Amino acid sequence: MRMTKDEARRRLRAYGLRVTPPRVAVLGILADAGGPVSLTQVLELLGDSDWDPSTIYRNLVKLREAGLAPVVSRMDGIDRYALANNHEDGHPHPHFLCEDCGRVACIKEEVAAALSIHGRWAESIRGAMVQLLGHCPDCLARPDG
Amino acid sequence: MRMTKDEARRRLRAYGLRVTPPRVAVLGILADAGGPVSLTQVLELLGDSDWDPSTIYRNLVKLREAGLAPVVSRMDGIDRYALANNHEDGHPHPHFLCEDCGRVACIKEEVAAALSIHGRWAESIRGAMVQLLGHCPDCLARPDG
DNA sequence: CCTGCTTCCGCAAGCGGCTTGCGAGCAGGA
DNA sequence: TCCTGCTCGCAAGCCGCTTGCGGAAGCAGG
Repeated sequence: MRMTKDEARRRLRAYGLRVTPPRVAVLGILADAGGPVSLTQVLELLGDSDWDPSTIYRNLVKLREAGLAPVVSRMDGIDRYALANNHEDGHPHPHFLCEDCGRVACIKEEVAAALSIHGRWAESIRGAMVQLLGHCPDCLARPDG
Repeated sequence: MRMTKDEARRRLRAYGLRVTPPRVAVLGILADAGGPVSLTQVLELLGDSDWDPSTIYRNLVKLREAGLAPVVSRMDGIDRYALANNHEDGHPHPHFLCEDCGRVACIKEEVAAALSIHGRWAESIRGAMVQLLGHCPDCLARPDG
Protein backbone atom coordinates (compact mmCIF):
# COMPACT_ATOMS: atom_id res chain seq x y z
CA MET A 1 0.00 0.00 0.00
CA ARG A 2 3.09 2.21 -0.05
CA MET A 3 2.88 5.55 -1.85
CA THR A 4 5.96 7.35 -3.10
CA LYS A 5 6.33 11.02 -2.34
CA ASP A 6 6.15 11.77 -6.04
CA GLU A 7 2.91 9.89 -6.31
CA ALA A 8 1.57 11.87 -3.38
CA ARG A 9 2.62 15.17 -4.95
CA ARG A 10 1.01 14.14 -8.20
CA ARG A 11 -2.26 13.28 -6.50
CA LEU A 12 -2.36 16.52 -4.56
CA ARG A 13 -1.81 18.50 -7.74
CA ALA A 14 -4.46 16.48 -9.53
CA TYR A 15 -6.97 17.48 -6.87
CA GLY A 16 -5.99 21.14 -7.00
CA LEU A 17 -4.17 21.19 -3.69
CA ARG A 18 -0.84 22.76 -2.88
CA VAL A 19 1.97 20.44 -2.06
CA THR A 20 3.31 20.85 1.47
CA PRO A 21 5.39 18.48 3.60
CA PRO A 22 2.70 17.63 6.15
CA ARG A 23 0.20 17.08 3.38
CA VAL A 24 2.46 14.59 1.65
CA ALA A 25 3.13 12.84 4.93
CA VAL A 26 -0.58 12.54 5.76
CA LEU A 27 -1.26 11.12 2.32
CA GLY A 28 1.46 8.57 2.84
CA ILE A 29 0.01 7.53 6.16
CA LEU A 30 -3.46 7.12 4.74
CA ALA A 31 -1.98 4.97 1.99
CA ASP A 32 0.03 2.82 4.40
CA ALA A 33 -2.79 2.40 6.89
CA GLY A 34 -4.95 0.43 4.51
CA GLY A 35 -7.99 1.16 6.67
CA PRO A 36 -9.89 4.07 8.15
CA VAL A 37 -7.74 6.23 10.42
CA SER A 38 -8.69 9.04 12.76
CA LEU A 39 -6.93 12.33 13.37
CA THR A 40 -5.47 10.95 16.57
CA GLN A 41 -4.20 7.87 14.80
CA VAL A 42 -2.56 9.96 12.12
CA LEU A 43 -0.85 12.00 14.82
CA GLU A 44 0.40 8.84 16.48
CA LEU A 45 1.63 7.39 13.21
CA LEU A 46 3.45 10.63 12.46
CA GLY A 47 5.17 10.14 15.78
CA ASP A 48 8.11 12.40 16.31
CA SER A 49 7.53 14.71 13.36
CA ASP A 50 6.82 17.95 15.15
CA TRP A 51 3.91 19.17 13.11
CA ASP A 52 1.17 20.90 14.98
CA PRO A 53 -1.95 18.79 15.57
CA SER A 54 -4.13 21.55 14.21
CA THR A 55 -2.08 21.51 11.02
CA ILE A 56 -2.75 17.82 10.55
CA TYR A 57 -6.39 18.37 11.38
CA ARG A 58 -6.72 21.10 8.79
CA ASN A 59 -4.98 18.98 6.21
CA LEU A 60 -7.37 16.14 6.79
CA VAL A 61 -10.22 18.58 6.34
CA LYS A 62 -8.65 19.81 3.11
CA LEU A 63 -8.13 16.31 1.81
CA ARG A 64 -11.73 15.38 2.50
CA GLU A 65 -13.07 18.60 0.99
CA ALA A 66 -11.05 17.91 -2.13
CA GLY A 67 -12.47 14.40 -2.27
CA LEU A 68 -9.06 12.82 -1.87
CA ALA A 69 -9.76 11.35 1.57
CA PRO A 70 -13.45 11.10 2.41
CA VAL A 71 -14.67 10.33 5.92
CA VAL A 72 -15.65 6.68 5.69
CA SER A 73 -16.65 6.20 9.32
CA ARG A 74 -17.94 8.46 12.06
CA MET A 75 -18.04 5.65 14.54
CA ASP A 76 -18.14 6.82 18.14
CA GLY A 77 -18.20 10.40 16.94
CA ILE A 78 -14.66 10.17 15.65
CA ASP A 79 -14.14 10.94 11.98
CA ARG A 80 -12.04 8.32 10.24
CA TYR A 81 -10.51 8.94 6.85
CA ALA A 82 -9.44 6.69 4.01
CA LEU A 83 -7.88 7.32 0.63
CA ALA A 84 -10.38 7.58 -2.17
CA ASN A 85 -10.10 4.35 -4.11
CA ASN A 86 -11.62 4.25 -7.58
CA HIS A 87 -14.20 1.59 -6.70
CA GLU A 88 -16.24 1.30 -3.47
CA ASP A 89 -16.41 5.04 -3.03
CA GLY A 90 -20.03 5.59 -3.93
CA HIS A 91 -21.07 2.65 -1.82
CA PRO A 92 -19.20 2.94 1.45
CA HIS A 93 -19.24 -0.39 3.21
CA PRO A 94 -20.25 -0.91 6.82
CA HIS A 95 -17.71 -0.54 9.58
CA PHE A 96 -17.35 -2.41 12.82
CA LEU A 97 -15.89 -0.87 15.97
CA CYS A 98 -14.62 -3.31 18.55
CA GLU A 99 -15.31 -2.17 22.08
CA ASP A 100 -12.44 -4.31 23.36
CA CYS A 101 -9.51 -3.55 21.08
CA GLY A 102 -10.82 -0.37 19.49
CA ARG A 103 -10.05 -1.62 16.02
CA VAL A 104 -12.27 -0.46 13.19
CA ALA A 105 -12.85 -3.12 10.58
CA CYS A 106 -14.47 -2.93 7.16
CA ILE A 107 -17.39 -5.34 6.85
CA LYS A 108 -17.67 -5.51 3.13
CA GLU A 109 -19.74 -8.52 2.25
CA GLU A 110 -21.58 -9.94 5.13
CA VAL A 111 -23.90 -7.14 6.08
CA ALA A 112 -24.02 -5.18 2.86
CA ALA A 113 -25.41 -8.15 1.00
CA ALA A 114 -28.26 -8.48 3.45
CA LEU A 115 -29.52 -4.92 3.14
CA SER A 116 -32.54 -5.46 0.95
CA ILE A 117 -34.97 -3.18 2.70
CA HIS A 118 -38.49 -2.06 1.99
CA GLY A 119 -40.71 0.53 3.58
CA ARG A 120 -40.56 4.09 4.81
CA TRP A 121 -36.93 3.88 5.88
CA ALA A 122 -35.71 2.06 2.79
CA GLU A 123 -34.13 5.03 1.07
CA SER A 124 -32.59 6.40 4.25
CA ILE A 125 -31.07 3.10 5.18
CA ARG A 126 -29.69 2.42 1.72
CA GLY A 127 -27.94 5.80 1.79
CA ALA A 128 -26.81 5.56 5.38
CA MET A 129 -23.43 4.88 6.85
CA VAL A 130 -23.78 1.56 8.62
CA GLN A 131 -21.93 1.28 11.90
CA LEU A 132 -21.74 -1.72 14.17
CA LEU A 133 -20.54 -1.62 17.75
CA GLY A 134 -19.60 -4.76 19.56
CA HIS A 135 -16.86 -7.34 19.99
CA CYS A 136 -14.79 -8.41 17.01
CA PRO A 137 -14.11 -12.06 16.24
CA ASP A 138 -10.57 -11.87 17.63
CA CYS A 139 -11.72 -10.48 20.96
CA LEU A 140 -14.58 -12.96 21.12
CA ALA A 141 -12.01 -15.70 20.65
CA ARG A 142 -9.88 -14.50 23.54
CA PRO A 143 -10.79 -16.37 26.74
CA ASP A 144 -10.51 -13.22 28.82
CA GLY A 145 -13.06 -11.42 26.71
CA MET B 1 -45.61 6.77 28.88
CA ARG B 2 -46.06 8.75 32.12
CA MET B 3 -44.63 7.30 35.30
CA THR B 4 -45.87 8.31 38.72
CA LYS B 5 -43.34 9.20 41.39
CA ASP B 6 -44.49 6.25 43.42
CA GLU B 7 -43.91 3.96 40.49
CA ALA B 8 -40.42 5.42 40.10
CA ARG B 9 -39.65 4.93 43.78
CA ARG B 10 -40.89 1.39 43.57
CA ARG B 11 -38.69 0.61 40.58
CA LEU B 12 -35.61 2.11 42.18
CA ARG B 13 -36.13 0.03 45.30
CA ALA B 14 -36.70 -3.06 43.21
CA TYR B 15 -33.31 -2.58 41.60
CA GLY B 16 -31.59 -2.00 44.92
CA LEU B 17 -31.08 1.73 44.45
CA ARG B 18 -31.68 4.48 46.97
CA VAL B 19 -34.51 6.85 46.24
CA THR B 20 -33.39 10.43 45.76
CA PRO B 21 -35.17 13.36 44.10
CA PRO B 22 -32.90 13.63 41.04
CA ARG B 23 -33.06 9.90 40.55
CA VAL B 24 -36.84 9.93 40.51
CA ALA B 25 -36.84 12.86 38.13
CA VAL B 26 -34.44 11.17 35.72
CA LEU B 27 -36.55 8.04 35.75
CA GLY B 28 -39.61 10.09 34.95
CA ILE B 29 -37.84 11.74 32.04
CA LEU B 30 -36.72 8.43 30.61
CA ALA B 31 -40.27 7.20 30.85
CA ASP B 32 -41.74 10.28 29.18
CA ALA B 33 -39.17 10.41 26.41
CA GLY B 34 -40.26 7.14 24.90
CA GLY B 35 -36.96 6.92 23.04
CA PRO B 36 -33.24 6.95 23.66
CA VAL B 37 -32.08 10.13 25.42
CA SER B 38 -28.57 11.38 26.11
CA LEU B 39 -27.21 13.04 29.23
CA THR B 40 -27.48 16.42 27.53
CA GLN B 41 -31.07 15.78 26.56
CA VAL B 42 -31.95 14.78 30.11
CA LEU B 43 -30.38 18.00 31.36
CA GLU B 44 -32.40 20.01 28.86
CA LEU B 45 -35.60 18.21 29.76
CA LEU B 46 -34.95 18.85 33.44
CA GLY B 47 -34.76 22.49 32.52
CA ASP B 48 -34.83 24.81 35.49
CA SER B 49 -34.33 22.19 38.17
CA ASP B 50 -30.95 23.19 39.52
CA TRP B 51 -29.36 19.81 39.87
CA ASP B 52 -25.74 19.60 39.03
CA PRO B 53 -24.95 18.02 35.65
CA SER B 54 -22.49 15.65 37.26
CA THR B 55 -25.23 14.46 39.59
CA ILE B 56 -27.46 13.62 36.66
CA TYR B 57 -24.54 11.98 34.92
CA ARG B 58 -23.77 9.81 37.92
CA ASN B 59 -27.41 8.87 38.27
CA LEU B 60 -27.56 7.75 34.66
CA VAL B 61 -24.47 5.66 35.30
CA LYS B 62 -26.11 4.16 38.36
CA LEU B 63 -29.32 3.42 36.51
CA ARG B 64 -27.44 1.68 33.74
CA GLU B 65 -25.25 -0.28 36.15
CA ALA B 66 -28.37 -1.45 37.93
CA GLY B 67 -29.85 -2.52 34.63
CA LEU B 68 -32.74 -0.10 34.95
CA ALA B 69 -31.68 2.11 32.03
CA PRO B 70 -29.23 0.43 29.66
CA VAL B 71 -27.37 2.36 26.99
CA VAL B 72 -29.26 1.48 23.85
CA SER B 73 -27.27 3.65 21.44
CA ARG B 74 -23.75 5.00 21.39
CA MET B 75 -24.32 6.81 18.14
CA ASP B 76 -21.80 9.54 17.49
CA GLY B 77 -20.02 8.65 20.69
CA ILE B 78 -22.92 9.90 22.79
CA ASP B 79 -24.46 7.41 25.18
CA ARG B 80 -28.23 7.32 24.96
CA TYR B 81 -30.33 5.68 27.63
CA ALA B 82 -33.75 4.08 27.64
CA LEU B 83 -35.86 2.47 30.32
CA ALA B 84 -35.49 -1.28 30.45
CA ASN B 85 -38.66 -2.70 28.95
CA ASN B 86 -39.37 -6.36 29.62
CA HIS B 87 -39.14 -7.38 25.96
CA GLU B 88 -36.63 -6.16 23.37
CA ASP B 89 -33.84 -5.85 25.94
CA GLY B 90 -31.77 -8.84 24.95
CA HIS B 91 -32.06 -7.91 21.30
CA PRO B 92 -31.53 -4.17 21.06
CA HIS B 93 -32.83 -2.91 17.77
CA PRO B 94 -30.82 -0.76 15.34
CA HIS B 95 -30.84 3.00 15.68
CA PHE B 96 -30.69 5.67 13.04
CA LEU B 97 -29.10 9.07 13.61
CA CYS B 98 -30.20 11.79 11.21
CA GLU B 99 -27.38 14.11 10.29
CA ASP B 100 -29.88 16.86 9.48
CA CYS B 101 -32.25 16.98 12.41
CA GLY B 102 -30.18 15.01 14.91
CA ARG B 103 -33.10 12.80 15.77
CA VAL B 104 -32.37 9.22 16.82
CA ALA B 105 -34.95 6.76 15.59
CA CYS B 106 -35.45 3.11 16.41
CA ILE B 107 -35.37 0.94 13.31
CA LYS B 108 -37.07 -2.13 14.63
CA GLU B 109 -38.14 -4.22 11.72
CA GLU B 110 -36.56 -3.20 8.51
CA VAL B 111 -32.92 -3.88 9.17
CA ALA B 112 -33.13 -6.38 11.97
CA ALA B 113 -35.08 -8.77 9.83
CA ALA B 114 -32.40 -8.72 7.16
CA LEU B 115 -29.52 -9.66 9.44
CA SER B 116 -29.05 -13.27 8.51
CA ILE B 117 -25.29 -13.40 8.36
CA HIS B 118 -22.78 -16.15 7.84
CA GLY B 119 -19.01 -16.28 8.13
CA ARG B 120 -16.27 -15.11 10.42
CA TRP B 121 -18.10 -11.98 11.52
CA ALA B 122 -21.45 -13.63 12.01
CA GLU B 123 -21.36 -13.86 15.76
CA SER B 124 -19.89 -10.39 16.20
CA ILE B 125 -22.49 -8.81 13.98
CA ARG B 126 -25.39 -10.60 15.59
CA GLY B 127 -24.29 -9.34 18.99
CA ALA B 128 -23.41 -5.86 17.81
CA MET B 129 -25.22 -2.59 18.28
CA VAL B 130 -26.27 -1.54 14.80
CA GLN B 131 -26.02 2.16 14.09
CA LEU B 132 -26.94 3.95 10.91
CA LEU B 133 -25.91 7.46 10.06
CA GLY B 134 -27.62 9.36 7.30
CA HIS B 135 -30.72 11.35 6.45
CA CYS B 136 -34.06 10.32 7.86
CA PRO B 137 -37.17 10.05 5.69
CA ASP B 138 -38.54 13.37 6.92
CA CYS B 139 -35.37 15.24 6.03
CA LEU B 140 -35.15 13.47 2.70
CA ALA B 141 -38.68 14.63 2.00
CA ARG B 142 -37.87 18.27 2.71
CA PRO B 143 -37.01 20.09 -0.54
CA ASP B 144 -34.13 21.93 1.13
CA GLY B 145 -32.50 18.70 2.22
C1' DC C 1 15.96 34.41 -9.87
C1' DC C 2 12.67 37.58 -7.84
C1' DT C 3 8.01 39.23 -6.74
C1' DG C 4 3.60 39.09 -4.85
C1' DC C 5 -0.72 36.88 -4.11
C1' DT C 6 -2.71 33.18 -1.88
C1' DT C 7 -2.64 29.50 1.00
C1' DC C 8 -0.72 27.17 4.86
C1' DC C 9 1.54 26.60 9.45
C1' DG C 10 2.29 27.13 14.51
C1' DC C 11 0.58 28.86 18.60
C1' DA C 12 -2.91 29.55 21.69
C1' DA C 13 -7.28 29.32 23.10
C1' DG C 14 -11.93 27.49 23.28
C1' DC C 15 -15.91 24.25 23.05
C1' DG C 16 -18.74 20.15 24.05
C1' DG C 17 -19.32 15.90 26.17
C1' DC C 18 -17.71 12.91 29.51
C1' DT C 19 -15.41 11.86 34.05
C1' DT C 20 -13.54 12.22 38.79
C1' DG C 21 -11.81 13.88 43.67
C1' DC C 22 -13.32 15.81 47.64
C1' DG C 23 -15.92 17.29 51.47
C1' DA C 24 -20.61 18.16 53.03
C1' DG C 25 -25.30 16.22 53.26
C1' DC C 26 -29.01 12.94 53.08
C1' DA C 27 -31.30 8.03 52.93
C1' DG C 28 -32.59 4.38 55.38
C1' DG C 29 -31.66 0.33 58.45
C1' DA C 30 -30.49 -0.77 63.45
C1' DT D 1 -32.99 8.55 66.90
C1' DC D 2 -28.38 7.52 65.42
C1' DC D 3 -24.87 5.96 62.39
C1' DT D 4 -22.96 4.32 58.22
C1' DG D 5 -22.46 4.54 53.66
C1' DC D 6 -24.31 6.27 49.48
C1' DT D 7 -25.18 10.66 47.13
C1' DC D 8 -24.78 15.64 45.96
C1' DG D 9 -22.57 20.01 44.54
C1' DC D 10 -18.49 22.12 43.29
C1' DA D 11 -14.48 22.36 40.84
C1' DA D 12 -11.37 20.69 37.89
C1' DG D 13 -9.64 17.78 34.25
C1' DC D 14 -9.50 14.90 29.97
C1' DC D 15 -10.10 14.12 25.12
C1' DG D 16 -11.18 15.11 20.54
C1' DC D 17 -12.46 18.62 17.62
C1' DT D 18 -12.31 23.54 15.97
C1' DT D 19 -10.93 28.40 15.15
C1' DG D 20 -8.47 33.26 15.21
C1' DC D 21 -4.40 35.35 14.26
C1' DG D 22 0.12 36.67 12.63
C1' DG D 23 4.12 35.01 10.40
C1' DA D 24 5.94 31.71 6.82
C1' DA D 25 5.87 29.17 2.68
C1' DG D 26 4.07 27.51 -2.05
C1' DC D 27 3.83 28.70 -6.71
C1' DA D 28 2.54 31.41 -10.90
C1' DG D 29 4.10 35.12 -13.49
C1' DG D 30 7.58 38.43 -14.66
